[in-house]
Order: sequence, then C-alpha cells, then structure tokens
Amino acid sequence: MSTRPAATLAQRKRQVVSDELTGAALQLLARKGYDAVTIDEIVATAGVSRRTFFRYFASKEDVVVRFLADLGAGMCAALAARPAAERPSAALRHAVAGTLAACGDHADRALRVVQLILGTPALHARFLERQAEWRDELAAELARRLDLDPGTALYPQLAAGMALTAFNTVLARWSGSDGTEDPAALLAGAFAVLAPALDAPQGTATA
Amino acid sequence: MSTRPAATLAQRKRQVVSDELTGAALQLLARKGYDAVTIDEIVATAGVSRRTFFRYFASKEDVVVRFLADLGAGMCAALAARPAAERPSAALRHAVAGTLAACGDHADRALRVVQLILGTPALHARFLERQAEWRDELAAELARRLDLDPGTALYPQLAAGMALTAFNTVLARWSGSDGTEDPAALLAGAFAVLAPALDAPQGTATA
DNA sequence: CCTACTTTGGCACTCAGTGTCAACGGTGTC
DNA sequence: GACACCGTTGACACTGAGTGCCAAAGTAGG
Repeated sequence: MSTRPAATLAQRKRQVVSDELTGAALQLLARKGYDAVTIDEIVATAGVSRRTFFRYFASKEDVVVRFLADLGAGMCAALAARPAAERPSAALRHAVAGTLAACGDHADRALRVVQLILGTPALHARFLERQAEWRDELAAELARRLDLDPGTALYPQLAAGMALTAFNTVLARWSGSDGTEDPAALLAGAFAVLAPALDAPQGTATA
Repeated sequence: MSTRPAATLAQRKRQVVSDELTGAALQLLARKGYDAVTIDEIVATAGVSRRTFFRYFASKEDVVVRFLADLGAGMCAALAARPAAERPSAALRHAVAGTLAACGDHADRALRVVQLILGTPALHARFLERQAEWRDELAAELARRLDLDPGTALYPQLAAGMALTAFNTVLARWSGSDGTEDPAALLAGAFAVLAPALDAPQGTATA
C-alpha cells in the first residue's frame, strides 16, 4: 500500500488517494470476488469519483496487478545488483528470493492478493502479461552480465523464463497451501532442478 | 479455420458461421489493429448479428486466441503419445515440435496471427493465460510418466514451464524475424540449453 | 401437417473505459 | 493581498464489450 513519505504536499495527497482506492478495491474484491464488484462500488467506498479512479489505474485489473507489479522492477534491480562473478543460477535465485521475501513482508494481504489473482482468469492473464515484460528485462540484464548478443543467443530469454517459472511455481504452491509451505524452501527446491541448465557450460546437450 | 467435414447438417452450418466469423475477424484485426476493430465491423463483414458472435466466441480476444488454443490440447496429446521410456527432454521436445509444425502448416496466416497476438497486450495476456492451463496439463502428464506425486514434486511443473518457455522463445524469435528463422532449428537450440535440467538425475544441484 | 428443438436477430440493459470541460485548490510572482 | 499558473477533481456524455430475454425462422421427426 504505502511507499515513502514523499516530499511535496501534492504528491502526498496523491498517495493518499491511491492508497484509499487500493485498499477499498482489495478489500471488496477479496470479499465478493472479482466480477461481483463494480468500479462504482470501489469509488463509493473510497469516496472519490469514478473518473478519478481511472486517473490512478488504467483498468480494474490494474488495481490488483499493480500490487505485484513493482516486484518485477525489484527483481531486475536485484539481479543487476548481484556480483558479476556469481553463477547465473545463484544470481537469479537471489533475485527471485528477494522478491519473494518482499512478498512475505506484507504477509496476509499478499497471500490474499495472490490467491485472488491466481483464482481469477482475467487477473491471472494480466499478471502473466506483466511477467512477460519482466522476462525481457531480466533477459537483457543476463545478456549484459554474460556478454551475449541478445539478438542471437537463446540462453538469456530461456534463463529468465526458467527463473519466472520457478517464481510462478512457488507462488502457486504457496497460495495453494494457504501460506503453509515455506516459499524460501520451495524456491531452493525449484532452483535445484533448474541449476544444471542455468549453469551448464553450454553445449553439454544430450538430447 | 476449418477442421472436419462434420456429419449432421446443423453442425456443418455451425462450422460455416464459425469460419466466416473467424475469417472476417482475423482479416480485419490483422489489417487495422486490435483496438481499431469493433465487433460490429466483424459481424457486418461476416453477415451475422452481433448477438450471434457471442454465441460462438466468449469475447473479442477469444476469436484470435482460439486459433492457437487447439495447439495446447495437441501438445498434451503429443506428449502422452511419446514412448514411456523416452527421456523427458526428448518427449517434451517432440511434443513442442509437433505443435510448432502444425503452426507452420498454416504458414502465412499463422505468422500473422502470432504477430498480432504478441504485439497486442490484451491478446498476449489471454494467450499466456491459456498456456498456464496447458502447463498444468503437461505437468500432470509428466507426473504420470515419471510416477511422481504432483502434490509434492516440483519437477513436473518446472519441466512443463521450461517447455513452454522454449515454445514462447521460439515463437517470439520466429515472429520477430517475420518467419525467416527456422522454428525447428530454434527449438533444437532451446532444448539444448534446457536438457541438462530436464534430464538431470535430480539432486545434482550445485547452487 | 403439426409439434418439439435449435438457431438466430433484435432489443434493452449493465458496466468498463475515454474525452471534454468547468470548478476547485494550492504555488508562486509582483 | 491580488494575480496568473498548474495540477487535481467531479460531472456529463459517449463508445464499445458483454449478457439476458423473447419472439421469429428454420429443422427434424411423428
């Protein structure tokens, strides 16, 4: 919900409205389900006009997905911050782990949002679309790290895709178990499977 | 577009309408872009009522995505048909290759549809959502093949995700090169990267 | 020919999303 | 303090997607 205190008053006011909208939307959607809630209900709860809603969010889906969207940017930043000498599997694992940890901080709310997204086709679709953007950014960062040509090498795209596959698998398990299973442990297990491909010297193909 | 001759007359008529609608939609959408085309234009071109459109397709996105949706079912079937003794990487590679080949049959039309989907956020989102369903089915099939418990083992979900990552990467490259690059060759390259993880004896993790 | 069933078209309705404009509220400047 | 400037807001109108409903047309079967 809230991020930083922000400097100017206008920015702070904007943040307040955004938070109010997000809070109202998340509460209503989690309680009644995605389709059963209209924008009019949300804005009535938040106390702003319908038009204002669309000045803060591009669509009804956006309110929910935004909540997880920042994670993507964080993941790329985390990858870029890893030491250059680190093996790809370790760098990606830490990047994803950091994102997952940020998710765990919000605890309950995050779990409910994830369950809402994974359980609502329209939201799931938007979520995956956002992820496709992360994938491209992660791939670009990987190509930079390994000094590969993004135009010809398949590895960066594939490695980024594998990392996100791990992320999604962990998310699905975590959400399916109502937060019972430990995300960190699941992630470690996932990367144990993926590591041979992520760190292979290339050309060790046996198929 | 067309599938089988169909037996009864009613079914054949239904098929004709469906084809007409799909054809009109694909032609208009590819020419003018997704947002610039309304359902009214599509039904006017196809010569049916607006209401009828929604009796054949759930949404505007559906017309386009349906075109590739059958591929998913084919992919699962192809995997199930592979010999049980085959290594996972080979079985998955053949399953994806078959799907890609089916894509190549329609040649031009398939290329334009893929480019339309990948270039339109709303369509891309729906496409990825469909893929998530394929992923679950592929994972279930893999778990059956390897006699793993889908409830605990992460491997099936991850392997299915990797295969679809390869599929998507190849599709993106193929579409980006306007059909110049060879899908089969790209797929082989992708699976060369993934194979070490797909076929690893499990526990060879080095992270 | 009459009946039962399916398909279709037309209509009205809800809701998402956008463009426009006028009113409001701070922020600076003279 | 009066002024002009700029961003935010609310209200209204409009397009387009998607749904429910009902009556008409076509089809199959007795």
